[in-house]
Amino acid sequence: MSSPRKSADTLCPVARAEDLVGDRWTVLVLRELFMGNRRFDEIQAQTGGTPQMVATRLKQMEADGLVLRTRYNERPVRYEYQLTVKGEAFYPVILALRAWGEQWCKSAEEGIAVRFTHRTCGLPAGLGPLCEGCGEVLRREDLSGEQSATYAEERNERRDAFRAARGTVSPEQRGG
Amino acid sequence: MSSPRKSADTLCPVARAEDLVGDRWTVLVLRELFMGNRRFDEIQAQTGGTPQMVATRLKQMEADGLVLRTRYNERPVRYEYQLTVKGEAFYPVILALRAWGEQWCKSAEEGIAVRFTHRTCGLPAGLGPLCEGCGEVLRREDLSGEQSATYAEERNERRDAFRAARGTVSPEQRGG
DNA sequence: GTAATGGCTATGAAAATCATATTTACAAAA
DNA sequence: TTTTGTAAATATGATTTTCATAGCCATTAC
Repeated sequence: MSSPRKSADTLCPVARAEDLVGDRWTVLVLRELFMGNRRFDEIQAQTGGTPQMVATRLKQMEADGLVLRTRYNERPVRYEYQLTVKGEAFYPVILALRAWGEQWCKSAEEGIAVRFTHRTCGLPAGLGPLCEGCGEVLRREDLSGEQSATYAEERNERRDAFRAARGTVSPEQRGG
Repeated sequence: MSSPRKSADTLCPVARAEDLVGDRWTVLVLRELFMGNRRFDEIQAQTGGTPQMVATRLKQMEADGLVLRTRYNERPVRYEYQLTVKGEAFYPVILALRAWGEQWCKSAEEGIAVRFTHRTCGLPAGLGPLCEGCGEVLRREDLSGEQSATYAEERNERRDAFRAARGTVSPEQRGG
């Protein structure tokens, strides 16, 4: 429906990959999942997407085997989303994209949004594929990230603004 | 005009990067530039995009500082496109995307589209960020790629089909 | 019984994309 | 000198996507 697999007819792995993730919203959803957010609302709030954008992307990602949708509550019925092995395997791409974004899409005074520490050596991991401190290849499970104060604040504000917008029914609707 | 910089208001480097490259066509154009194709027609043929898609993406990429448009012939006036330093710096993302695409978006019997050799050690480089043979970090300038026979054929066919389609004016138009 | 929470779906306007044809500018061939 | 060919696009009109906004449904909390 949404993406009719345009590149099934090519052997190029980049084109194949782009068929699944060649879309701003999909990548932002993946970012949220990697950041540990598993719920529809939180993903919507932090990506800034419309409910349809998030819903269609999550459905497509489930169909593509990137994401698993599971019921975490029976009544009321509630779902959450988690990365599959295939989805987890996308992490190096996100890391590389993050490194490029930090180095080439931001001014110096904006600072690093998330600083990773390499837990196996305890030193800052830096932006490359190898730990800046110990030189080992960075694996997701060995990293612990800490958001900068301003970035954390930005995310809190987005969540609050989202909740406020939904809670408000707009004065006119309520019998004005 | 095309992308009004939606994420200038976030510190997230992934969102910032996606503002520039969060688009199938942009990534495919980058792929072609990394493969050494610098001309409009060849990029159009190999990405399968319409002329507008390619033209708008190249213009946006030039505006974003990813690509440099230079005149390579005065009369007739002809242009070519090359990566800037910022564009070249995107290579790790393409490599990571390629690795993921090869491992998760293809069946085993399709085979690897491009095999890289690490020139500093002479051994096959593999799919990771480090050389499979010698363990060093892979840099673009140390890699030489060789396309598989089927992938090379696919690309030749695309180029031929593109040329044929353009040369043909369709029989009706010619006074049939 | 009114609101809040969570996960969506519906609607209509606005924008992007697609396929196809055409343009511009020059060179070489018929 | 008219046609053919090449390179780099632009124009057009139909189709598809996306966006902003609103609404739905089933619970639990007050």
